[in-house]
Order: sequence, then C-alpha cells, then structure tokens
Amino acid sequence: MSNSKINLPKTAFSMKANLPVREPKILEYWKNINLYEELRNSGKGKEKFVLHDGPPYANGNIHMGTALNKILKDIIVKFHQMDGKDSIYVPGWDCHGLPIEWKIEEQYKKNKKNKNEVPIVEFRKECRSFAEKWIDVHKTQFKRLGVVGDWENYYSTMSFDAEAQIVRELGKFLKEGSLYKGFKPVLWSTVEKTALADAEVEYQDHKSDTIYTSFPVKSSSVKELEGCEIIIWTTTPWTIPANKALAYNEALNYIIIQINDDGDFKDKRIVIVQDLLESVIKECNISDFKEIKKFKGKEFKDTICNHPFFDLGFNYDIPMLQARFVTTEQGTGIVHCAPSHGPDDFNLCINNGIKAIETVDGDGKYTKNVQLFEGIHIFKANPIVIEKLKEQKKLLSNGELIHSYPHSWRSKAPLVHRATPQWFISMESHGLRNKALKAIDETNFYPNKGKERLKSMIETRPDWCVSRQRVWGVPLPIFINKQSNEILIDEEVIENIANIYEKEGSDCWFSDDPQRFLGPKYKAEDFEKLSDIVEVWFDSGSTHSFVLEKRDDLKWPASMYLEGSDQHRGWFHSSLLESCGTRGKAPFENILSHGFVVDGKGLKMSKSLGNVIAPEDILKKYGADILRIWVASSNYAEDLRIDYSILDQHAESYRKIRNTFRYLLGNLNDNFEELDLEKINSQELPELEQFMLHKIYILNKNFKNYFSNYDFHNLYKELLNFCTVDLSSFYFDIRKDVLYCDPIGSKKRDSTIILLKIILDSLLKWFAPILSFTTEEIYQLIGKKNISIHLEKFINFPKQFENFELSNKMNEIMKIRDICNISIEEKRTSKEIGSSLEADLEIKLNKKLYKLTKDSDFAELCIISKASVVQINKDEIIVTTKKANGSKCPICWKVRLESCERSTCPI
RNA sequence: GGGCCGGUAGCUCAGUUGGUUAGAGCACACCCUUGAUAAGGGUGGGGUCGAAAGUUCGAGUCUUUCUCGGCCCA
Repeated sequence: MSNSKINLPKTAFSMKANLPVREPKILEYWKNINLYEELRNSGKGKEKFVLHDGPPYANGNIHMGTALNKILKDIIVKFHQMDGKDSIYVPGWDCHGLPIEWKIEEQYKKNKKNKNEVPIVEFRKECRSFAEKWIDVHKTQFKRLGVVGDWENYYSTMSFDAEAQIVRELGKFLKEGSLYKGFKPVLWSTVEKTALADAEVEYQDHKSDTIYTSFPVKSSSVKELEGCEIIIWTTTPWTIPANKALAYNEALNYIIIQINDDGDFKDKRIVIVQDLLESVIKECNISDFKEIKKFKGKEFKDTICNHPFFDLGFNYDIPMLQARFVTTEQGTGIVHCAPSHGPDDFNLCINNGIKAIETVDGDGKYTKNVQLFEGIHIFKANPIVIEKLKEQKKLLSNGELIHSYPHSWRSKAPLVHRATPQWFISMESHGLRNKALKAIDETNFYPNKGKERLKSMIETRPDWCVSRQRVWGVPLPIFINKQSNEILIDEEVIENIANIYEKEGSDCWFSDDPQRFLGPKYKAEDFEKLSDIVEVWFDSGSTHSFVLEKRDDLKWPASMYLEGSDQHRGWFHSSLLESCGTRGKAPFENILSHGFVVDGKGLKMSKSLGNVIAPEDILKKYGADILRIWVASSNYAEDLRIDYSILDQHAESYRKIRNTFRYLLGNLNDNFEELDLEKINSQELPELEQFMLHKIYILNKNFKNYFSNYDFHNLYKELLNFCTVDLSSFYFDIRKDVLYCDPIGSKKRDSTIILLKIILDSLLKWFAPILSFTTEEIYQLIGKKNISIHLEKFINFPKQFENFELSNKMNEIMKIRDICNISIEEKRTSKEIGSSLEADLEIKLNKKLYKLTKDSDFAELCIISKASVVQINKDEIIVTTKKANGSKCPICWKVRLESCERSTCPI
C-alpha cells in the first residue's frame, strides 16, 4: 500500500540542529531586525523590570563563570519581558584598576620601557585603550551566547560620565563627614618609596634578626600573672617601638615558669604557651626553671602589660587581646602587635579601638610619633632595639633566622608593612552599618541564604578603605589645606571637578594646574592636591548612580542584581554601602546569587587539573542553546557541575525537545495560525484532548510559579518531562493513528490539530527564554504575528481547561494502561507478538473502575487492535493479551476480522 | 587556620512539619517498531540517602563528630 492515502508529517524543520552553524545566522537576523529596539518599542509604558548588570572586568576572554552569569541574566530578562514587562538589560564593564596596569607594565617590560619615565596621562591612555579592546571582545562573546541587551549603549566605569559621577558620590561622603583620613599598613618598598600589590611581591630567603623579649604584666585578673613577664618572639625587632598590644589564643594552654639560671632573668617568672616550652627553653638556653602554674588562654582576658621600653618613656598600656591567628607553630604562643606594621595586627587592634598611626615614613625612617627612634632608618634599627632591650633587661635571647620573606619584584629589595595615610568611609560615624543592615532586611534574596551571608559581612566589616596609591582609576578629589591640615569640603569644587571630567575625563587631574579644579574661590598654593585614586570597588559600587539614575530608560533602585556568590563581598557589598551611604537605601530590590562552575566531580576548574572547559569549546561543539539548557537545568543555589558527559546528556534532551517540535510541525505541515483560546469549548473535544488541555493548564500554573521563584531547574525539568512523558510517549503516540489515517477535515482529527497548535504555541513560549535560538528558528518557520518569538507574551489559558475530575479518572486509566503494557510485554518477550497493534486485550476491572471507564477506548489508549473490558468482583486489575485475529489493515495497521470504521478501510 | 554553604541512583534533579518496600527524567540493558526513522514505543536492572555516633517507637529529614568539595577571609 502506498503512503499516499495517509497524512504523513511534513516539515521544513530538520531533525539535525547543527546549532554551531545555525545560531550565528539567527544572531545576524536579530541584528538586522534590531531586536533590542523592537523589544523596547513593544514594552513602552509597561512596568519596568531592570536587571542591572554587574560589570565584568574588561580583561581576558570570558570563562564558564561569566557565560553562566550572562545566560542566567538573559533568561530572567526574557522571562520578564514575555511576562508583559519592559525588561531592560544594559551591559557594563569595570575598567579601572591594577590588573590592567600590570598588563601595560608587562608590555613596557617587554619593550624595555621604564614606567617611571612615561607621563601618567600617557600611561592611563594605554590602560584605557586596553580596556576598550577587551570590551569589544567580550561584547562579541556575550552576544554569541544569545544575550540580548543594549550593546550599543553599554556602560563602563571609565566613561567620562562615570568618572564625573564617582567624584560626585565621593563628594557626598566628604560633605557628610564620614570620609576621613586614617592609616593602614600596606606592603611598602622603602627603596622605590611606593606601595606594592600582592602580585608584585616575590618571596625570597632573607636573614632576619630574631628576639625573645618580655612585656611585664601590669595588671591581671589572674593573681599568679602579676609580676610575671610575657615572652614574645619576633623576626622584626624594629617593630617593637611601634608595639601597641599583645595577642594570645584563648583556646591554647599557657604556663608560668620561674627561671633560676643566672642572668637578667634570674628569679623572674615568665609566661609562654605550654606546647612551645621545650623549644623556648632550648632557644633561650634556660636550664634551671620551675613550673609555677598552668592555665587556659582565656584567663588572659583583661590583662594589661607594660612596654619593654616603659622606663624609656614608652609608658602606655599594652593590652592583651584574644586572636585566632595565634598558633603554636613558632615563637611563644603570644604575638606582639604593631598595628602600623602588620595586617593581622592592624585588624586586631582596630577591632579593639587601637588605631594605626604613621610610625615610619616613605623612606623607611621612624617619624616623630616614635620617641627615641625618630629619624632612624628601620633597616638599621634592629641592633639599637636589641641593645636597648638588653639595657632594660628585657631581652631573653636573640639570634638570626633565614626564612622566606617578601621582596619587590622590581628592585628585589625587602619589603615592610608600613602604615600609610589612607582614606576611609566610616561604618559608624553616620550610621552606615545600620542603614546597610536595614537595607538587607528589605531585600529579597535568591537563594535565601545570601541574606545571612551578606548580613554577617556587613556586621563585622571594618571601615571602608577607598584610597589606592595607583594611577589607573578615578583620582580622589581631595585637597588639604597646608596650614590647617584640614580637608577642603566644598560642593562647588566637587561639582567643578565633575563638570571638567564629564567633558574630558579624569586624566587632567594628573596634568593640569590644580587651580583649574579649585576654581576662583581658593588659591592652589594653599592646598596640597592628593594623587591617590579611588579603589575600584567604589567605582563599581557606584554604577547604580551613573547608570540606573542617569538613564531615562532605567529605574532606581534596580529590580535585580545577579552575580556569583563571591560578590557578597564584592559588588553586592560595595553597591549596598555606597548607596546606603549616599541615599540611605539599597540600589536593588532583589539579589540573586549563583554558585561557581566546577568540573564533573565538583572540583574547581584549573589548568593544572586539566579540567577547564571554555565556553568557546562548547559553542563550537554543541551550540549556545545547549549551554543555555545547562544553565537552566542546573541548580544555581549550589555549585554547578559541567563536563562533556553532562553536556552530552543535555544535548540528548535537546534532541528530544527538538523532535517534539518536529512532530508538531510535521503534523501541522508547518501551518500555524493563532487560536482564540477563549472560543474553544473544551467540552466539545474528545476526552483525551480535554485531558491534555488540563495538563497544559496545570503545567502553565507550575511554570509561572517556578518562574516567579527563579526556580529554573525545576521549571526546565517539568517542561522536559512534559515533552517526554505526556507528549512523546503518550499523546503523540496515541494520536498518530488519527493524524495519519483519519481524513483531513474530519472532526476528531481537527480536534487533534487544535491541540497540536496549542501545544506548539505553548512550548514555543515556555521554552523561548531558555532555547532562544531554536524557538526563533521555529517561529520563523511558522510565525506571522511578530518578527521574533522574543516579542511574544506568555499565554493565559482559560480556566475552563482545568478539569480535575477528568484528570483523576485519567490517572486511574493510566494505571490500567501500565498493566496492559506489562501484559503486552510478556507476549512480546515470548515472541508471540511484535507491535502492540498485533494484540487483543481482555481487561478485567472491578465495578468501580468498570463504571468509571465505561466510555474509554482502551484500544486507542493502549494502541492495540482490540480491547474488551469485563467487570469482575475482585479489586485486582487483570489483563490478558492474545494475538489479534484477522488481517492487518493497510491503512491503520490494526489487525481485525471486520473492516474498521474508517471509510477508507479496504478490509 | 577561621566563617559560611553543600555532598540523595552513572548524570541532572524531587523528597512537604521525622512515619509504610527513597521518586522523576536522562543514560544503561533487553525487546518491539520501521508511517516522528541518525527518530518512536515497551519492559527492566540500578541508590540505604558522604562516614560514624546519638536523640526517637521510628531519621535522607533533628544533634554531635569526622570526611570530601566550594566560596569568602586569614
């Protein structure tokens, strides 16, 4: 029998996707129709949804993390657009900062150019064009992922507008008075007279002087401690004059011993940690001692000591402070703290109200803040300190140690931690911490755990240091009065600087006459102009001010900030502080944070492990839609695993979805016109169609629910299951008979066609935010209404589609169907039958089920030739399969003795 | 080293206030089909829930410890 008498599916939609080739053509199409503009036109006047882009750093190719981030953003933006909002995405880039400075310096090194001989302005120009280059590269790579946004009018932190606004934002803190000058230790080279970043540091062996020295206890709540001397060990004796505190660990066990050996410490009682007793007595040559007392570290609480140079005028209190960083690896279990000369020291002291001061100047000489030592170079101070300690009978022992020590990558000179003048925004002076904590409470977090994470950081963080001794950034707009040493606070000056930057950028700060910035009100000679720049987190923390507030198409606050979970300490954090400090509110209503991309085993990607997968590789091998499926199907609340076997699996799912579409298109012969769902009377349709309408209605309800919770992996799973379970293996399989064999235009077939149209329309829209390319491909094949699927809206289904009574009945039928299948399978395994159409079934049901299913066509539902249903008195469902008698109808392939009801049946 | 988060079939995920033999899809195996055909259908095997201890009549679900992994900090 020829196939001409049946209606076989026919479609131009190919089974093979060939996404790597097809997708770029679709991108070209979106560009030609100017999709972004079309979206804005279609969204005019609608409620805005603004996902504010966290700016990636304009440096290097994108990696899986960035791809994940952009795709997730795009999916959400598209969902909201299709949900009837004006959903606007403006991409941005973070451009200032050290990494770009290095790249330029590296180029200099290669070309044997000396950075110091290049004018700052020229250097900055090179940084700027470097960033511009990478913005272009990123743009292309992001677009390839299918991300739709305002690529033509992106924002960047180095645009003149941005630089100007950053100055205005700083001006607000200045005016308020929360921006203050303080000191903080940084790694410093006394040779180059400059601060160094961590990455500019090389570790090399270095010979240091070591000392065991003592701090007499002044007062303590432990009686036995009184009169004792606390012993500390250090490799930097020159920091002793800057000592302000001692650190102990409350979890460790300490011991008091009395020394009987002759010498400065004869009959003295000293305190050290128990675990290091042996090493201390050995290193300090203690041979005769007596144990006095053992006690827990926590008993040190409230102990106050004197400085070893107490008698030389260092007569301030040295408190003992609890610190977790104290260990028993080396030394004595008590660490001396000079807040101006170590980050640990600094943090511990600042948390206990002891501020760092400038103890050493840029050349490495003690300042006037260090009595007795003023003007002495720190690298020459060790012998003097040791001598004076000996004089004061406070030196238990000294020696030398070769250890790994930081050096400058350029000059190879040893580095020191030196407290340098820095600019801070106070967390407390104007209530910034409380404002931020309140703002967190008013923000929704996806997943919810992000709230606590951000909160605990804000609760404990120290004041915000916003200055950097660098050149590629926005200059701190600060003048200091040479006479009074006071900061110039004048809105007019700030506005003047901002206006200049708006026209020409901030390079001029480094080249132009300061008078230009001060304006006519002040004399340049009376002021010192700062040459620090603003730390880049302040730049990106201000994006809300120069993007959301400045652009008419956006709104403040943003609907959502969406970044990796590391940004709780980064952009979420800095944006929150900046905005709360200047506006008293968070710049976002919702925060969505996602985990990190890890390999198939859950390990982080690294070159050394060889488990790195680049987005580019995936695009070449699979295409962007597969990558987008990976994003949608992964649970972003945790880390996201990826490897080729995972991608293969998603590629398989994609084929299933694609074939689902192909079946629909084939049976519709690529014809599609939108139906008015309100005009459909579901009661007039066959039960199976009514059941499918119910399924669609419920799925849509779940879909909206998942979407509003940004729960994409469950959403995608449900859509995929619908394709696999409800459509492919159920509805499609059953309805092939009607579609192929019933005459075109017949009632039942038309009912099926109606359903296929509804299903196609629904699937296209449900999948569009995820499968942006494939849905567009299909839409172009059938679309009439709009020029792009992405201009469509989600469907509202009539409530009358919902039919729980029928659904309950069908669920019972499905159970019977399962048993039928098992029965058929037995006969198939025994080779009595092959196709299910070779089977006749006898189904025995109890009274209740019999009554319930009396109008159901089991032959149709089970795709068999004949089903006879009988009522029995047992509750068990019994199905018997027999090989069907008769001949196979060449049209419908059913095996029967008499001809089937179709007029075309030749039997 | 510290803080936070997480570890359910090969994979992606469900598992509601602790309660009957732990679920789904994919993958896999076997079979069928050849009118969705580099497609489609059916059946089936497979986890004791990272490990141990505890609370409880009862724990994947609560507590503790350990372990592995991730992020942040040091």
